[in-house]
Amino acid sequence: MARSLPRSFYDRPTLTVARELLGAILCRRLEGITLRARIVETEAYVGETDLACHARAGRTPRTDPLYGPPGMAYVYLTYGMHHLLNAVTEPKGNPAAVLIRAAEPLEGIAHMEKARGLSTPHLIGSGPARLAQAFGLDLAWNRTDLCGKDLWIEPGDPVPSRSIDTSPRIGCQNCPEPWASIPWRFYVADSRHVTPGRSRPKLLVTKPREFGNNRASRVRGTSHR
DNA sequence: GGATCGATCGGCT
DNA sequence: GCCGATCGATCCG
Repeated sequence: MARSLPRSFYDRPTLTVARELLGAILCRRLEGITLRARIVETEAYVGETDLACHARAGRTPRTDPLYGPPGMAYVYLTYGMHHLLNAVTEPKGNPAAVLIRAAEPLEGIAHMEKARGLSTPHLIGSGPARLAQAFGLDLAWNRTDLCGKDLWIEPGDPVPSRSIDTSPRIGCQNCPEPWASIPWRFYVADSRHVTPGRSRPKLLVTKPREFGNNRASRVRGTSHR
C-alpha cells in the first residue's frame, strides 16, 4: 500500500516534478492512522539564479537541505509562525525544490480537522501553512526522507495537462523580473482545495462601470500605527 | 467577494 | 534592523 514515489522521481527537472506531483498523495503515518491528501497545488523554486528561491542566498545552514539529495523534505518557518513543506528536487548539489502548496484531504480527515481547529473541508489544506498544520509538520520534519516511512508521497491518478493551470508564484511579487512573473505555480484548475482567491482567472465578472463616478482619489487612510 | 492589517521570529544584510 | 514562498479577522461594498 505504501508505495512511495522513488527517489528517481525527484531526481529530475523541478518543473517536471512540480507538474507531476499534482494528483499524487501526501501521506503521514501516525499512531493507528494514516493521513492522506491529494496534492492539488505546487510551486517550483529552481536554483541560485531564481531570485525567489531561498538558494539565492547561497548555501547557508538554512538552505543546506536544498543542496542535498532529491526526495528529502525541506521545511522552514515563515512569518515567524507558519511552516511550509517542500520536496527537494534535482541531483545532489543542485539547490531546488517544489513547494507543496495545497492538498485535498482524503484520509484521517478528523485528525486534520482537529489539528486545524476547524472542519470546513476546503479550508483544511488550501495553503502551504494550512497543509503543514493539518499534517502536524514543523521544523523537526526538516530533512525527513520523503522516500521513508513516516512522511511520504504516493502516486495518484495523473492530472491531465488540460486540467492544470499555471500562474506566477504567490508571495513573490517583490522579486525582480522575470522571477516575479514566471508561471511556476501549478494547480488543478477545478479543485476547491487550492489557495483561495487565485484559483480562477477572474472570468468576465467586472461589470461595466455605469456612473462616471470614477473617484480615483482613494483616501489613503490616516495611517496611524 | 475583495482589500487591508496585525501577528511574530529566524535568517540574512 | 528588515523582511518575508502566510493566515485569519475585520471592514467595506
